[in-house]
Amino acid sequence: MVNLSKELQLALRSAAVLPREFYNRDPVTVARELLGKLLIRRDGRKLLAGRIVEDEAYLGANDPAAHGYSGMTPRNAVLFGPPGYAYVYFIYGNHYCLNVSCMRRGVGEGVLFRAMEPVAGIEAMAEARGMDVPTLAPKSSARMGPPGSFLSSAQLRLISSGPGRMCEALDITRERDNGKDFTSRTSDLYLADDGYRPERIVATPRIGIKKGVDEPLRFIVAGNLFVSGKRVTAPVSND
DNA sequence: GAGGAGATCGTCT
DNA sequence: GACGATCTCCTCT
Repeated sequence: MVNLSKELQLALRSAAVLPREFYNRDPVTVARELLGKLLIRRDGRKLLAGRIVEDEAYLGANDPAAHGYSGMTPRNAVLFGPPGYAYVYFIYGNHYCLNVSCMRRGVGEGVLFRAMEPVAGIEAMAEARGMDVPTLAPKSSARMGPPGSFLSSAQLRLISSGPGRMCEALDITRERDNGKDFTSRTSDLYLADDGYRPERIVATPRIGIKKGVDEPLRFIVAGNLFVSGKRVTAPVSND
């Protein structure tokens, strides 16, 4: 029998780490092109990975909804530094959210990761989310079929649909990950390109915010199960 | 399935 | 002291 898990780990290790230049562009372009890329967490010798299916661009000083809008503080300092670094913050007393810094130093631009589709290490992610993996994954089914096939689609969705959930699934915290370099393979948190391209990308207004809600700065992979919020039936744009 | 309310605590004013 | 780029649970339809 082919060891799918081993093949997957090898494929992840051969994916190209996104270079600094990728992030050295305006956040709208970065957000759109991040869809379909792999967010990879090194967990000891294993890799956990998810494909980005939803994100939002925040335009810094030009965007009232952005954390960088009111200037630099100790909390958001990473956004004001060079591109390609992780900005993690804690919110609502419960959740962490993950961003990556973009282009212009001193402006506070970035992209918020809102959802990913689990690709590798699904059991570990489900466990990190507090799901009862032993009962969900009896040995026989856990070893057969595609990754995560021991979970229903509704259960799978709960792993990483939403910024707080995906951070919990990958054990991302401010203490551990804020300021980490996404462009280094030696980092235990980085982004990579395995050549996958989403079929259709849709832009919608951002969600969960009160200011700057009109701009279509949220990008999703159309039809993907893991996109958070309500299902989109009428795309704002798809170019 | 949709909508509302509460939890919970770091950050900023 | 107020607010928040969220999530979960509960109720209602």
